[in-house]
Amino acid sequence: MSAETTPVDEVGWQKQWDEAELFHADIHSDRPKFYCLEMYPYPSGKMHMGHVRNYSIGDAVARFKRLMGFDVLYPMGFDSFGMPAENAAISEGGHPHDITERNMASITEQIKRMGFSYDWRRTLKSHDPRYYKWNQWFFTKFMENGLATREFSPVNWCTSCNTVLANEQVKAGRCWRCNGPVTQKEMNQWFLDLPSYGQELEDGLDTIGFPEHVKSLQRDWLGRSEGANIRFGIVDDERDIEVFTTRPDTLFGSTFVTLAPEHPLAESLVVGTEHEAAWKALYDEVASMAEFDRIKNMNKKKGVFSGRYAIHPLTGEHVPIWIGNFVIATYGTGAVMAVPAHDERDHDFAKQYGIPIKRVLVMEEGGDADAAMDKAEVDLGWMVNSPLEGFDGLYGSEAKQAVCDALEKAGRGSQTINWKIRPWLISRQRYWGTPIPVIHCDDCGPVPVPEEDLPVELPRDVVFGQGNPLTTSESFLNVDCPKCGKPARRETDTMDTFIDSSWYFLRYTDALNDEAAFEKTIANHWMNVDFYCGGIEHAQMHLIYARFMTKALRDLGLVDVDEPFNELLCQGMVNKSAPFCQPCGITLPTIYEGQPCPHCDSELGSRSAKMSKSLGNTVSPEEMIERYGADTVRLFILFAANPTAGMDWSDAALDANHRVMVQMRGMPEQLLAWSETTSPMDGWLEARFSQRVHEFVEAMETYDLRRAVEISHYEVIKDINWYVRRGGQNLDVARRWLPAWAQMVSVSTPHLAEEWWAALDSTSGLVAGSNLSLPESLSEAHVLTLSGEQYIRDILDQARKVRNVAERHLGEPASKATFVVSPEWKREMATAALSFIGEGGHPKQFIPVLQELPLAQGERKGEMMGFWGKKMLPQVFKWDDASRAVICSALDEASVLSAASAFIADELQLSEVIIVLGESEADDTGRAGSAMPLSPAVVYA
RNA sequence: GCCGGGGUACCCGAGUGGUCAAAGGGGGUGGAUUCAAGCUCCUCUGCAUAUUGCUUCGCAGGUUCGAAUCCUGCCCCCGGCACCA
Repeated sequence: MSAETTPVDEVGWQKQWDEAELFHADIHSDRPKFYCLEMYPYPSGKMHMGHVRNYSIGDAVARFKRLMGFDVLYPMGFDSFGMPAENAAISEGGHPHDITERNMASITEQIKRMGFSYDWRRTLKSHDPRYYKWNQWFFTKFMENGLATREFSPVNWCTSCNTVLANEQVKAGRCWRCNGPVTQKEMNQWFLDLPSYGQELEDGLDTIGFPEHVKSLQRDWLGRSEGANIRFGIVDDERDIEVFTTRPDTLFGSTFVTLAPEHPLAESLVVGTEHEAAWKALYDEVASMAEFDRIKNMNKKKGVFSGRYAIHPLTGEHVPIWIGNFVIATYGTGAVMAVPAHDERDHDFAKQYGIPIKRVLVMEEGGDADAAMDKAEVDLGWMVNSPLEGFDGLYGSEAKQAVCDALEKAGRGSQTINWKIRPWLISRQRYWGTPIPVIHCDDCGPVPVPEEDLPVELPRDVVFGQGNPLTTSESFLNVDCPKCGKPARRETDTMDTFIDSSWYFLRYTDALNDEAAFEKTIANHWMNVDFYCGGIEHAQMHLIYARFMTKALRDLGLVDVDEPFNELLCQGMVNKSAPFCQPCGITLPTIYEGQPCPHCDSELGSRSAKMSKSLGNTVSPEEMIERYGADTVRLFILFAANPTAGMDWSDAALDANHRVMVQMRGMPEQLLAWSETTSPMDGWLEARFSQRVHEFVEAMETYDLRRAVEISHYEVIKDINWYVRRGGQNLDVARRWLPAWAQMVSVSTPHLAEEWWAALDSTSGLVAGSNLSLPESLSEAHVLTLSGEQYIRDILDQARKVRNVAERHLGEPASKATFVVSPEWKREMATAALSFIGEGGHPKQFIPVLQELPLAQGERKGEMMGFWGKKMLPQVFKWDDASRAVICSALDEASVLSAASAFIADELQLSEVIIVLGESEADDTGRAGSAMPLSPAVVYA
């Protein structure tokens, strides 16, 4: 059996890697470190193509960095808490713990079959008490430093998940996980004060390598807005109404103040008055509504006059207090100053309720301060009509500043920054998560569980499916207060599972530590993550929480880094075509393939769509691995698209990649069968290999994995084919370069590379444990060799192009060809022009220079000047750097061609190839006119 | 409405001033090899043409000796945000 047909024993190589402990990440003080990480997966029972793509990318990077001599930390673990396991337990019976362990075992096996180079010793799982103990410990520290607080407030409630959700976890009014409806509920819940890190989270974005769209997403979520908090007094009342505004420059135009219906002041202002009923109606309408629906309905503005007046903080003027459905209680202060002249929303409202509109800005300097307003003028403008001295004429930030200064002086307000992002609600009324380590005592209130009693473990004696499962465990609930010793009750909520994933990367650095979450010096050594790869879906939850948590833990003194991830790569989706109805604009499940549209009966086309169970356009990795092997699947995945781009699954392309693998399987055998014969092409192959290694390394370093694979698996083969075509077959060269090629190949198809490595004499051990020695950079001689050969290839291409037309003229197949090399004066002109432009000269200014040149002095001067403008000028810029070097070098086109004439004749299947110098005596073709440097004219006969 | 990313040949996609009629792959085509299939290798795959001419990188203009690439306006697609004060 030849090597070509022997399958690679992938599992055998995996065992060898394992035994050699090659992927254990240990610290060597003489090596640089590299932390390569993929977002740790939720352990469903089956690995899907998204996982395969994600890990194939990460593994290629990890293997490359190992080749380059780095200590590589590349761990894998499981985000194993979460509702799917609990829901499965409810529906099929059983316990989430058992379901999770079972799923983890099965997905682990599938992941291992791909041969990824993880340090499996460090595997962590969220539901392990040795892990979640630290969630609890952090939480108690956060209680101490005030970052964790308990608040009674309206929260998002998912009716089908039976739990509350953080603000970020509500997507378009629906639960991010189950897409069920989300309503508002007022509850006592635990929050982490994420907004207190808002500024740092915003600023940090400028220091890390996240893709632009992820940064933009995060900025949207953080929602920084600069403005002022302003306190309005209330007529006949001690209290104040505090409003937030981004436009203090319009303060003098404020003609009313609006409160959210739930604002604590609203009720007390109207209670017992004629306005109470109207307020109550508005409150009831709004309070039960999900925030999303409420915002959607805000265009239907409704307001109720409270019957009371506020006192303008600078003018003392009395303005009415309204209660409006468009003010959100949880944003800013839950109250706004309304400026109908310069805010569209207030303008609408004022018009609807007949409230005066007062212009205080003009949009042009010196504009008419009394001009009528038919719509709100919301841009920055110049202050006018100010009732106080010193404001009129101020613009923009100057105007804002002046108003803020005045407020500060009056003690009625100050500049401030408001964040759209709200405290992170981390309580969940579900079982399968970290118990919140708090004991509620009637006397002492909420008391943190003392450190020595951690972890608070999840009890097994719970009943699922009837509300919060932890409330059904008597053994869990009843406990004595750690402070006063009286009987008390445990907190029954568990933590959002995003807590688990917000610091797991730190745990990996010191995963086996039972004394601490991680040792500070070790975490500092490995952190931060140099390359983080995962899906875009985590851009606004996981990636904000993880950044927040890193800073919060840093402030507990546990680690020194400010940001967890240096470089983020969001891999694209894996798509496959699915039936698509153009008129209906919908993608249909694959069962409709070949049928008419079930809705409109028209013929179905197809469209690429994200692989999903519901569409049925999924591909099973297991099946593909079984059929083609892990290497083929990896090669296809890395080559089919750039990591960040969407990728279309194609069975045909996969098959084509498998052919490449089969072909490569036999490469060492094929090359090692070469003889000791040397040829002039040996130098070319040497130069080419060296160039390829450099190109490969550069591609990998910029995470251009597709290009890297293209070089290692495609370009090198083409190079070898060319070499052989040109008569090369030197065993020495093959022996010298096969190891480096195997190393390049090992990055994406590691099992195949081990076969190669083992087949070579000069290598020992495993390629996975080897280091790549970078060849010296290309010498000038190398570059010239490569260019000379490129010249031959270009000439062949060109000759082929002309041939068809030529044969039509000849009326018969051509039997010989004459290559007319460009006359010497053209090359002189080109050289002169290139050096003129190379020194920064403008092409237009070359004409006078040309006129002075010796070559342009004869009777052909006119012809040459014309030639410059018409032919040479455009061409001069078309030559690339290599060609320019060749033109200016000593390379003699005629002799290069002569040396290759037999080869050219052979390639073109001609009986004779003649090389002549244009305009020389030997040239009887009369076609020298169209010859250019590096581009001889070809005349067939 | 605002922010970000896009629109490239039959398809997927690279390309961000001249190396661009435009990489690479897929698909298609013709040929070599073979008893034959597979594998492999080579050619072609916008139009024209005895040799780089014409048209083409969403549309329309502009800058430049030169534009897929830069600028302006417009259209369309994807993602996010959105009466957020």
